[in-house]
Amino acid sequence: MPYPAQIDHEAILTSAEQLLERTGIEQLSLTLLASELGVKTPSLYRYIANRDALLRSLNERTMQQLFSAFTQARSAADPVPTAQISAVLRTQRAFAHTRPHAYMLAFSSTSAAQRPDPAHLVRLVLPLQECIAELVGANRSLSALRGGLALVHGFVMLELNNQLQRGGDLNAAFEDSVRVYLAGLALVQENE
Amino acid sequence: MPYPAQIDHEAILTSAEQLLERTGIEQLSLTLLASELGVKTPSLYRYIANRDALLRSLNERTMQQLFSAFTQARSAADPVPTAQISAVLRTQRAFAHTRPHAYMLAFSSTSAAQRPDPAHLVRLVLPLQECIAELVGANRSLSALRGGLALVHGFVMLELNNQLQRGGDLNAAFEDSVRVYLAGLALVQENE
DNA sequence: GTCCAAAACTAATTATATTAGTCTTGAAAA
DNA sequence: TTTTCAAGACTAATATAATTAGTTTTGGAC
Repeated sequence: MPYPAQIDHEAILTSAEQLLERTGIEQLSLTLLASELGVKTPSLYRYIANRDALLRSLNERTMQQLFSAFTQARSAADPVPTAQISAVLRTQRAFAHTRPHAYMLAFSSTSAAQRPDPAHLVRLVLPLQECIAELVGANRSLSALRGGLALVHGFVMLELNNQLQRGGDLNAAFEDSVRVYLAGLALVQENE
Repeated sequence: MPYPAQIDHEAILTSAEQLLERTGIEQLSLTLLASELGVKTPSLYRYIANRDALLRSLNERTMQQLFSAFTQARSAADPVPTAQISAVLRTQRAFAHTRPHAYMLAFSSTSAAQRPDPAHLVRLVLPLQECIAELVGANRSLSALRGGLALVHGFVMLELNNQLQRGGDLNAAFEDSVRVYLAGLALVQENE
């Protein structure tokens, strides 16, 4: 291979990942990214189809990182279902706090071209659904999973968009909300 | 006043509101908006400071419309707290389905310059918080409000971003989730 | 009929994504 | 050692958008 490459797809992704958190999605331009990598903008196009495709790759990588974090959290937590579930949900929020722009981009990309393959999402939440199934039964597990994900995702999105600004302990509010939801799940289970 | 104006701030907002739902936020350019209004792009700057300010106005208008919808829903619903709460949360989701782009823009604007004044948000949810306070007491009401809003907002955002694609009845899942959360609220209340 | 300020316009600037076409390098062949 | 050539980077050019500066038009008031 004549002419050693100065960059590759991996280096682009790594750099973009860092830049994303530093500048936010609005400011993450290919020009800035290229200059960070020490090349000119058009050089990037040897490795990426376009900006949307780059962001999609970033999002898929975020999904994988989140999956790893979930796996790790579960193995560190008490094996009873409620503990496993809480651990995963707490980890989701922690991840969003650590990598806010990556989280927001992954879960609310405006254009379809940036959206990761749906399979990534399924893979991400399947273990969680299994824990939930132990709690509420398999046939209610998808609905219960969706509620739990919605609760955490919504909480996090409101936080990240500065829409929970009225004071109070947000950590406590989060823990409360999750506890309330899980308690409700157990309760409603009895009623059916 | 020499030279009758062809547009005004209100006409711009109305047109932008319609265009937003038709094209999405990415495609909503000042050029497109101006041509829709039958003027050239720079003419808009007599009425708006810049694109961000326009989007902020749009967002504040969305908040007001949502507030109206909430008020109307509450007056149509049974006056007991749980019915009032359910009605509001259901209305939030219905609004998001009717005006997806306006909803997403209002609650997850990327840049701070587009974000509506926080007071709008407080005004929007205060009546809901009062209903919740009747259920769980004033001192738990903020936390309980946040959980409820998070649940609905998260559910809606996942829906709008096509992240609930595994089938099943989403309306039922939503109703279930809200029911579970409200049941949990009542339960945890007893425990404290 | 003239005046003038409001309101629109044209032209120019900047930034970004993207495409087309050119140049450079260095490993491998001769 | 020299030549070759394709990978990989570069420069130049195009298109779209936001924004600013400066110019022109209009029509009510005098």
